[in-house]
Amino acid sequence: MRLVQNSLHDEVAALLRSQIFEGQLAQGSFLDEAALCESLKISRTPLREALKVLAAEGLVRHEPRRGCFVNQVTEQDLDDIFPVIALLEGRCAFEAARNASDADLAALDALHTRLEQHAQAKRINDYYATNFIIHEAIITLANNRWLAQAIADLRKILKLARQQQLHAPGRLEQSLSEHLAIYAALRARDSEGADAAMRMHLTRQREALRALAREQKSRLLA
Amino acid sequence: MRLVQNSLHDEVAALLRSQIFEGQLAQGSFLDEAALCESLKISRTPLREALKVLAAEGLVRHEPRRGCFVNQVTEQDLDDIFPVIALLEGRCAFEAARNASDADLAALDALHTRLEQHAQAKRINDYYATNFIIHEAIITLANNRWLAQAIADLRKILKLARQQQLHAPGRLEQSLSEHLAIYAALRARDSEGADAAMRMHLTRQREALRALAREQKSRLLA
DNA sequence: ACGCATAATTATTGAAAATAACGAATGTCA
DNA sequence: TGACATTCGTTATTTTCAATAATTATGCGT
Repeated sequence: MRLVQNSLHDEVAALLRSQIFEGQLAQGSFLDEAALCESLKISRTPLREALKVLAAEGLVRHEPRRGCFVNQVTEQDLDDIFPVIALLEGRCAFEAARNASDADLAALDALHTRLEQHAQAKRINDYYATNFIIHEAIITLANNRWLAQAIADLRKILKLARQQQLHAPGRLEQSLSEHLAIYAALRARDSEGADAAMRMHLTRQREALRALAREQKSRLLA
Repeated sequence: MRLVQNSLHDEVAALLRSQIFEGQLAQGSFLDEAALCESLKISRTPLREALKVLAAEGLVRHEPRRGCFVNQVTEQDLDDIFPVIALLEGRCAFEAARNASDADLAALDALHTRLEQHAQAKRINDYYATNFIIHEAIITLANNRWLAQAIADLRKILKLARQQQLHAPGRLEQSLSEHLAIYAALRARDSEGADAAMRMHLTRQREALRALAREQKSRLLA
């Protein structure tokens, strides 16, 4: 007896999505319908519907009569995506600075306190979890469904690339100070400043990732 | 014997999309699977797969066990979407100013000449067709797949709202001068200027549309 | 007799399984 | 050795069956 309200293909899509994000379905890998049906204990119809959704999201590509493949994300893609996300999240920060109530700012204050504590204690995972929550909070404060959607779409692709996201040494402190700058601008209700600080934050993040990728690459060659 | 290369559900999705854009499937209307199967002479599975794609695109919404409905776009949605598109297309103009070769600029020059001619002759449809081509050209020049994708996603929603887009009197001249400003900045390879001019263009477009909506509304009441 | 609640019926979606079509790979024959 | 044909694996589509929600009708209580 299933008492799910949402349709099966939605659940399947969500499951596949997370499997892709976690690297269980590697980039570029072929998705065998029969095999997936077997492992998920479902039939092909809902699976295929889920694959259509993931294809529309850009997570997988669909080659007619060939099947589905997990999409690959290149460094070039990251170079293209980050500036766009920076723009969009910058806009969120801009709007958030205008929309945030005192209560909202208080909530943000608590989050940033936690962020600082995690950074100090070098709890990297906790830091990034809180970091994520703060970004989400700012997006929510912008109160623009379509802006949020555009960001979410791009973040999905980013997430695909960051399966085994390593964290650069020293990045934590840098990231923290950037976040505090964003927060300061929000609290001062400085829209332009918040926008600029957020764009800076994401630009720096890309730079940190790129440095990391370079490092990995040279390590491979060594 | 069918020798189509692209899958049926893709074709169906494209067809439904255009039917939605042209208003044959009105906003908010219920999509009867059986009836659509009948009229398209296909069976339900490819239709449902197409509907999943359209749902992921935001054109239709899917209520479990209820069916699919064409999404409605409100004035509020337009207020949310236009600033985001302005931001994104502004960025395109920014990048285009850097990337455009002399040949690209020559092509743009020809397009703007045509645009001016259409405006002078008040060939509204031709004007908007050329206008569209110019926007596409600038997006292409930006050479950022993800930026283009984000814009395309939002444009789909806009298109849904603009089924019977009327054109405000006097908007043609205003639009033309804005476009010439964008072009001038591109030719001068003035990234910032192109960005600002493009954002201005789209902001004005929203204003024109809003004025039109207000007018229609008051006409309805009269 | 009227209104509300409940139960049965109907219409429509959701899932599964079967069938068809296609492409690729492999093996055979010239 | 190369080209062609056949077979196999996989995707694409159709068909069928099951589950669920909306609607309508019926019965009970007031």
